[in-house]
Amino acid sequence: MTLPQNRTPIWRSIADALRHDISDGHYSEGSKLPTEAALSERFGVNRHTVRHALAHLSEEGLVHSRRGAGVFVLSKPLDYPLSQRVRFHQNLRDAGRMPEKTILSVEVRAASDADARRLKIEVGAEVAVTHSLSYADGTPVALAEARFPECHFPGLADALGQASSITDALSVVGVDDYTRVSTRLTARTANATQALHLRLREGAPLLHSESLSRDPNGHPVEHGQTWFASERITLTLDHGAD
Amino acid sequence: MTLPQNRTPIWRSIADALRHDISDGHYSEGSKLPTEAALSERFGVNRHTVRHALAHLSEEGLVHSRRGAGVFVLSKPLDYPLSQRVRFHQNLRDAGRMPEKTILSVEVRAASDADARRLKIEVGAEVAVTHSLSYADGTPVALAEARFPECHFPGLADALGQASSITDALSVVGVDDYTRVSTRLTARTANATQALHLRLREGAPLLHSESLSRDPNGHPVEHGQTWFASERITLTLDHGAD
DNA sequence: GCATACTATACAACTAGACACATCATACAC
DNA sequence: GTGTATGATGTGTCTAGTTGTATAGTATGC
Repeated sequence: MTLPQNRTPIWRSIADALRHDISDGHYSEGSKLPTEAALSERFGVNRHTVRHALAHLSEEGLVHSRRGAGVFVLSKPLDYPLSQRVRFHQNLRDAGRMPEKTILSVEVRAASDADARRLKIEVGAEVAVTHSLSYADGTPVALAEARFPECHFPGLADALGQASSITDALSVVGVDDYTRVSTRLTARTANATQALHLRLREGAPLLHSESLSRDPNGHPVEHGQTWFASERITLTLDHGAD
Repeated sequence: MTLPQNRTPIWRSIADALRHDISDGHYSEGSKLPTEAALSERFGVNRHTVRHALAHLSEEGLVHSRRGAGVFVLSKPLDYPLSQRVRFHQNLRDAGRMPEKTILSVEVRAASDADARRLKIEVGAEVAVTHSLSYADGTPVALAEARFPECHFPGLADALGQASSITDALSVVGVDDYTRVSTRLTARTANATQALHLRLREGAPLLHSESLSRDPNGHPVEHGQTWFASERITLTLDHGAD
């Protein structure tokens, strides 16, 4: 079954062919490649050989595979400038990327001890919790969890589920302005579900941001945590206090 | 070429996240979890994967699902590290009650993954499994399942079937002493067969104990689970260092 | 002999969709 | 008010398909 071999391994030429197809637009960003079985049929090789090629492309950051689902084309990495006012969407637009955000879930829960302390509410009071995923050009770049004192802003959970942005939802319940009072940045590694959402491998480095925002009266309105896919995004800090 | 990949199953990381939320008090006892569909949205996985995680939590006795209704929190996870020995029979004698024990069955099975991990043997190796029922003054108080590495102690299964106590059976195969290295206590509810054995109603509260014992050389000799009829018995724990 | 490249097979983990069945809230009839 | 019909919602189960991983084996070149 083995034909006379050249110096270049088969898997490398398969990777080249696929890379060519992708750059040609044959397989566009976000789309699904044919199954490994189909590809091994197309190239007339064993599935493992195709997998070798795909693993190579995956390491290059070109594609990402999801068990049971398929192999998908990713987009290019980008930079994300972070300054005083953190305006995620605006920043992305400035960089010429199309931002997008999907709400994964909105729940109303009881406040834990930590929630109560940070949002300055009673333990057990209602807290709106959202999970969301932010994209740039169709590639996920950030996973976020945000907690709001629903007990102080009744109807916020509903608004969060309907409004297109947090700013909109907050204005619905009367919060027209809010400012971030603290941001903590740390490095973490992705667990299985984070990796899944961000289309990374488990253990991939994440940039973790924990923040607290207050309204003009000084009342806490949001405690958020965000995990950035640090392989796809670079945070540039604006130190200028001038 | 493809070395560092996913190690932990996705469902396990989901189970961990939910367990964390429950122990944090975000989902309090008796409250309903989000629907499986909502959870699969939040974690970005198929509903089956969420169901796998929920099934795990259900086995732990943390949650309980009702078809058509939802998944409900039964209790908070509690992990009590028990350093000392738990002497069931001695405790009963001290309380002036007559202990008794009947072996329900002795089997030799192939070790499951969990067995292998806990008893430090090969998957598929022989494991002796006993089911027993303990009485106090003629009333059933505890149902137990114990697993022993038959592969390391040939003849143990026979000895267990004949000897009057586990200690005796172990001494037959050369284990003169063994000590409990860990005990985990959780709350459960009785299923139909457990209720039958313990002469309780289905759904009655049980105290579940999971323990691991080792011989003086540090080799695991027994992994046991016991379900106590918590209505009829109180475990007294010795925290002192004797 | 030994490493590399590839094949072959099997099973585990996850996805996708469909449908059955249980529960619950609501509306409607009486 | 009470009982009932009904639709929406939610869990239980089944089938099929895809990727992930492990093991074993073969051909080739050095």
